[in-house]
Amino acid sequence: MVTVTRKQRERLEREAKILDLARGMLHEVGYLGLSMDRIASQMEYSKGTIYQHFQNKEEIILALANEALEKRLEMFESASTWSGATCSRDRIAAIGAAAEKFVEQYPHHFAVEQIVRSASIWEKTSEERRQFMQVCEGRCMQIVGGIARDGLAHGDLELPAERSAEDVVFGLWSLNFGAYTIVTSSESLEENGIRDPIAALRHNQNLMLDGYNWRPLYGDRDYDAVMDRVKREVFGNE
Amino acid sequence: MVTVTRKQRERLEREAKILDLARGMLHEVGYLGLSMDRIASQMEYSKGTIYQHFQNKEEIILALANEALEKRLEMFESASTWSGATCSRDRIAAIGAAAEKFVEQYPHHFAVEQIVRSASIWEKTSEERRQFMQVCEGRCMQIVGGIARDGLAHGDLELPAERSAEDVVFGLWSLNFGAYTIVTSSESLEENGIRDPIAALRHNQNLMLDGYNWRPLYGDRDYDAVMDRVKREVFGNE
DNA sequence: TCTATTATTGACGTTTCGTCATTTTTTGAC
DNA sequence: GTCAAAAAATGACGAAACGTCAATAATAGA
Repeated sequence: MVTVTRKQRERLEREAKILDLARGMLHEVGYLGLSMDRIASQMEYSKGTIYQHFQNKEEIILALANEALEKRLEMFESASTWSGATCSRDRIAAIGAAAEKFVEQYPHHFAVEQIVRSASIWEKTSEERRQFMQVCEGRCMQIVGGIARDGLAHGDLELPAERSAEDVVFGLWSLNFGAYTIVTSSESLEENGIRDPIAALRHNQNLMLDGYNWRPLYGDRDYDAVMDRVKREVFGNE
Repeated sequence: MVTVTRKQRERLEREAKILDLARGMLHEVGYLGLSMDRIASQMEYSKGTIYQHFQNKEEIILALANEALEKRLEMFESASTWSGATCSRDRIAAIGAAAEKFVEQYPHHFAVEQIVRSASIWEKTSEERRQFMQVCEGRCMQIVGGIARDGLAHGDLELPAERSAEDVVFGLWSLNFGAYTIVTSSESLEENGIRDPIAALRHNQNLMLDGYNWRPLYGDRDYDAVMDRVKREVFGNE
């Protein structure tokens, strides 16, 4: 029915608008400054209406986190199917580029993810949205893990008996997540001699992959150039 | 004067008690559940008295974070001067053991650090405590950086022209901080095949250091055993 | 013992959350 | 076009929390 469709569309549009407002507010005044009253007044709706979309404040935060993880998953998928890759490790480099671009292009998405990981907002939120987070997280891991398993299958990579593809995934995830968290939250990097953390991250990541003996090694291929290409060709760096 | 000393001592004791209560509360009911009224009522003091110790709620959180970073700094210092080290890389392993022990023994300390890094509580807090955080952070980095510079001086480690000891520090920090953050905040590690993340972290860290060609390499020395020894000998693992 | 200083209190104003009875709008049958 | 039923929107309200401050109590020292 036409009317139902229009209603639903309006509902979705309004929901998107609430989230847009919330995202901006979160960015400007932080987690604590985010207020339902202010969202309501900035929208042209009353508070009660906002509460028809989201049970509570935490649900809004989690909805923002859902958008964030969804976006990253999408970017990981684009990166993993990049046609320019000539080897499995190129595809890992492409994922690295996606992670880099994600933080650059959507810093608020990354910030929300951090908030959700540290503040305990889980109790009050819906099972549905919590599950969505896990699905996105799991699929991102599957993408990276899949590339590692491809590498194993093609002989680009071997692992000692007690290590699995998942350990590689965990290593890359830790290193990247940790680095971006520190970069966005520490004020004293510069004065402690860390002038170009992103370049350092790329380097450290490649050293770790070299440690896994994932060929071609860093010395034999310019993965920095590969990452820059991916950022340009897949994500349209200006 | 005797009286002043007693007063001051009482004041410090009460401050410690406030922080103890706050820590427990933070752990039980999370950042949002932490309430000044509840702290006041659980202490046998009124709210006004609490506010004579801490300007606001954020100051309490930051004071907890200060304790956390101070504790870690102390553990890093103990680890870095461990007498059992036979080479510079042993000392790095010792730091790794300290980081591991820190999260194990004081999980609430680590949780507070994460909160402080993500929630924007900085604006309302005192310059003094903010600075203390940076000092601790900087000194931890200096300890690790110092070991790297020792390694360079002794020829255990060489770096390419465009890399510095600080990049090694940043790599270790990222990898560790990221790993512990993920471990304490992700619910789906197990079902995604990451069964022993701490073992994986140790492995990944060693691979990265191998990538830097920090000798003796992982294959030539059992750094896992070194870390276990440090945890036993320095931090008294039961 | 008495006054001056210091410490403590808790009621208060404000803000925000989340609810719900009331009002407004929309829908669809006639 | 009319009207009753359903759906949507409203904002006043109670509860809870923050941070303040005038009033009160405790203490120190003359």
